[in-house]
Amino acid sequence: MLDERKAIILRAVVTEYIETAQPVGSSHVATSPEVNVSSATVRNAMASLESEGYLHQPHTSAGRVPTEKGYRFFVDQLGGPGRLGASETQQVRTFFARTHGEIEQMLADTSRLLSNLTRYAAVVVGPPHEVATVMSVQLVPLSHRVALAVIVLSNGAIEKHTIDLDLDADELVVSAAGARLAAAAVGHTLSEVGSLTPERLGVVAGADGSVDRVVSAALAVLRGDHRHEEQVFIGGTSEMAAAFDAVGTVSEILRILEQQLLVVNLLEDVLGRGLSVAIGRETGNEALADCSLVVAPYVVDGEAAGTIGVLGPTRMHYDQALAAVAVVANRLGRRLSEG
Amino acid sequence: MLDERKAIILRAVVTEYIETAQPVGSSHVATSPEVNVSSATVRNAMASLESEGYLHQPHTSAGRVPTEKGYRFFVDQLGGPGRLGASETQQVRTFFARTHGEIEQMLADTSRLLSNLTRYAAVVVGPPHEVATVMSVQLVPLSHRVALAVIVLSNGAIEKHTIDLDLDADELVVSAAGARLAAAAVGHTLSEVGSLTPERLGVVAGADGSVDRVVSAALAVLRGDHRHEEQVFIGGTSEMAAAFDAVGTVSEILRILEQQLLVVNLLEDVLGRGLSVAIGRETGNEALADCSLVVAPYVVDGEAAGTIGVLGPTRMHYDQALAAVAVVANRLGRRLSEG
DNA sequence: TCTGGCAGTCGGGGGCCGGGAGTGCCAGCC
DNA sequence: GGCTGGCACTCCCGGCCCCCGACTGCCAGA
Repeated sequence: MLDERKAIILRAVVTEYIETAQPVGSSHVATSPEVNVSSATVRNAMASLESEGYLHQPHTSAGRVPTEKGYRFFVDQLGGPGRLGASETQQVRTFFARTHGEIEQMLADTSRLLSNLTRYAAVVVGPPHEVATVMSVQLVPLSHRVALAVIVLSNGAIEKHTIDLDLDADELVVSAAGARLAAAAVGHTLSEVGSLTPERLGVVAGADGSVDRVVSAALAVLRGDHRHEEQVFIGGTSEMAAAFDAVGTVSEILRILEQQLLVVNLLEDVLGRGLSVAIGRETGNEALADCSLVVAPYVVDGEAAGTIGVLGPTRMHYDQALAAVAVVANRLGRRLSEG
Repeated sequence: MLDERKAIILRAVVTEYIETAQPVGSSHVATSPEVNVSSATVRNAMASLESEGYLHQPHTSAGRVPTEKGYRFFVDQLGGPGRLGASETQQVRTFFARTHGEIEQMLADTSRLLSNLTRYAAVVVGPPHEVATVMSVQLVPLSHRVALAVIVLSNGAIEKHTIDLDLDADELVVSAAGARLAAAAVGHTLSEVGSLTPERLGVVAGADGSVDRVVSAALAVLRGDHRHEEQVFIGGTSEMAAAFDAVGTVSEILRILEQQLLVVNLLEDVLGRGLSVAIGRETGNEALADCSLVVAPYVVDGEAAGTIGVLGPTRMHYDQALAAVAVVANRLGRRLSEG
């Protein structure tokens, strides 16, 4: 553990570096109001901080730059209360007062909001569909051989799946099959629906009644191992890009963000490790070595429903990002709980 | 018009510059197999090309760089046949052989395909919903005061709208209202549905039958002036980023791409001017001054349905981009026409 | 009309240097 | 004992210069 003076000095270095992106020298730290010692003393402390791994010196005659360990200590021990500014608070308030309508639109807009608040990239992972209850199931014939299964979920989301019919089923057959499915599915969660067997719907094995066959085909699709991917909404990549100075870094980060499944796993992995901030390599992704990720789950109807996060450079404004993520997660959860 | 030699020299400069991103000198051009004159002659021609505005010289002792006019001439007059390589052709073939299922997924995957083929950013604009015919309309009650209108369209797309009920309507009322809507809407295009009046559905003005009121509320939402935004799928931003060397440029371009409506208008504007390539400022957007846009419409069931495009640096491989866009537009249209 | 040659221009890279920012250490002082 | 001022040292950075080389424009001759 660091004594108080070192902690204060570390904080001064980190905040200054976050602000300026320039290595911070001892004399600069000494002028800071919280530091009441001479620059020589600061130098000693900084040398010690460096040997303990909190700071790093790019070259002999340069100031110090925080290491991941330094940021980590800063975030864990030195983090301010993290309040949003008045205008940001207002922005959040009006956003959630105005927003309404489709859940996807709301989540997409939320990612915009979050990136506007933080000036970094924002990620919003939608609630998983598996746990939502089915409000309605409908089979709509699109052509001779193709029907669309449309499932409306309690949170306003929709799942749809095309079903290749292995026969020219007429409309009556399809709607009869739809009714059978609806009767079995409505009121259950989507994952329960996924584990329904044809037998449970009264389909006799080997039966070739056309309705039975359509039901079986539909169930096969619904049961399909296509893990229902959570929807991901990413905003503010341009802000993120502006925070770096090497185009190669930006390109690599974009490559990560393009892989939505990867992003979901990234957030959930960080959250799963009990972190709300992942710094540099802590993200578990080498391409994000220069990035930090601030995440928070949001809670709908008392249950963790999804995750939001902010991706920026390691020298991000952690306090603001943490505050923004916390506030938005909270409001989003409440907003979605209202139904 | 340029005489043949100048055209050949211009072509050599453009292709070389596209390849190397370095200003091209006369001696280098003279070694090109199509050019059978000395470098001195090339110099004369290049000086002439510069005074005519096709080339530009960054500074006195540098080689030449194509101007927008130079690229334009190159694309219009000097464009090669533009064939895809064997492996790319194969990639397209297998992609369209394998892909199936939801239209959104297919379009998103198409943007990935196109960015993989070209190594630039790819934009896919989905078919407009207005012209698709309605296959099914359903009102699903989500809570006491909210119902979801789910409209299935002939192309497999779905529109959904939340409807705030101004009363606690019970299920029977909502489903009755849904049936009334379905009867009036199915078989018509979405834009026709948008112009339905309550009277056409047998709602008496001032009526306060609860079914009537739900029908009116639903119609109001459907008629809402929310111009049905085309869906946009953007892929390969990381490839695009890697093609530039200033992070500021990348950030600005990303800012453009984040505004989906802007992107749709951009593509349609270019197409509307009868172009398939917009070079630099021809895109009509100052932030894209260093970019070129290659676009093509795709045709579903004999009608222009949507647009795909590729966004890269002005020094892009136009022939490959044109070929890729053409092939993918063609295949995508055919694929969507199959239903 | 093309070509080889030649003089001219100018950017970029390398070497050099001085300034300055920053450090580590030490001796002295409270 | 710990903090401080001072000092010597290090080394990056920016400016400067200069040369090299790439490229050009032009001209005279084939």
